[in-house]
Amino acid sequence: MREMYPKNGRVILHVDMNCFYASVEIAHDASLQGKALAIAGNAKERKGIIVTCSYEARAKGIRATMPVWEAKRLCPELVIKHPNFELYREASFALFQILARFTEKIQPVSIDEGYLDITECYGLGSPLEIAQMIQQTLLTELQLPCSIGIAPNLFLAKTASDMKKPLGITVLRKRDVQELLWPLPVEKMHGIGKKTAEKLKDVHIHTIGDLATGKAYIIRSMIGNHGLDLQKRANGIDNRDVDPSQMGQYKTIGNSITLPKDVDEEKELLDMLERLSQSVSRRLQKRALVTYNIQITIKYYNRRTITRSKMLENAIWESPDIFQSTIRLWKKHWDGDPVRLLGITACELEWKTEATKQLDLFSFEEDARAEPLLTVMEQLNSKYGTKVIQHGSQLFRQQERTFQQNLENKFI
DNA sequence: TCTGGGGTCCTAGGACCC
DNA sequence: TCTGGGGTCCTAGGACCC
Repeated sequence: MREMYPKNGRVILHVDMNCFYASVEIAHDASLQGKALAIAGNAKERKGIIVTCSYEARAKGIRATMPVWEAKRLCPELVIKHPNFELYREASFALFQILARFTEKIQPVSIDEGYLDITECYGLGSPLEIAQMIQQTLLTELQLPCSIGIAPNLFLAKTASDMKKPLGITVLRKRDVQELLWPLPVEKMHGIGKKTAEKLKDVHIHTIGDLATGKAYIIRSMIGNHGLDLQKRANGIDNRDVDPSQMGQYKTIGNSITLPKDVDEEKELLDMLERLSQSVSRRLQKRALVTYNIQITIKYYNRRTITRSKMLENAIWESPDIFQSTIRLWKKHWDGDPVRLLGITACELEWKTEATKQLDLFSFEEDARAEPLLTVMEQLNSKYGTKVIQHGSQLFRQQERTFQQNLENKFI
């Protein structure tokens, strides 16, 4: 197997969970097994849309982004669940722990997918055997199916994992690019959405092959320097490294909600913002994070959307403080029009220990003791790599309850 | 019957400083 | 009296992804 790759070439895996939210729900409730299941935001409301659905539901023609009413029409027995993100984040944590058994060179891409650089994992078997082991382990230990792409770089691995679902394993070589990728429409390429595809069509670039062979200066003039990276990828070239420093790191934490109907009653909107403040605060505290920047999102009845943010003098994490910052932004920027969606996002995050250190050097020691283990693990992890997660995970399970208690005593 | 909720990264302009 | 250029921070919006 190994000899199919150039001597100095890399072996990258892209692990992509199959209909992740639906699979997690089924893993947690066996009675859902074999049923047409859909996860839908605003499940009770008519304006909800399907986020993801089981393969049984797909067999009935149900697709992501389809309005709930249409899905119900296609499949009256469809079981609909509201998304439970806490559950999905837990499953995600468990899944990356399993991946960390194979290599520490892991880069999470989203809640349910990640890259692994297994170039150095000779001892574990061929790339295909490693992929099979990963797939099997995730299935037996977590009851979660995945597809895996095997390739010499990130772009090709990502593309490969998409080719066979569910439970596929696909090898994509650089020499396959011309035959397999070039005929596809350019918007099928990861990183090219509707807007970029439209711009490219203006200069007669319709397929991935057109992009690969197009004039570089034309591509750059249409979509900027990033276009040159995309052109390289269309030729099967991608020099990005798997970056493990992102494991367990959050850059923003936010919650938003689409209201059942448009609202212009200020009290009702403020109540909702208070609830959002509470959930953002809870999530920050669970990870022992603080924020220096609060952002609000207002989507009006006509879908016009604004975001407004403000840097803060001091770090905050408690819900009254978050709510206060939110109200300031709200009073300053809400124009009185009916609102469809409200959101609060904590940006500029930092470990609580770091923020505390800056406020008061002497309280650091006491604070470090109360630090939840999960956070300590994440910090060590970002410093020393993912091995810490493996060693820490058992400890974590044992002491989770104690630390939860500490956390509650300290913060709530 | 019409479009969720969670993110990341990039760009551009203005303020401010040197 | 008139007024450069570079760098950084903050804010807002857009594109994209799952």
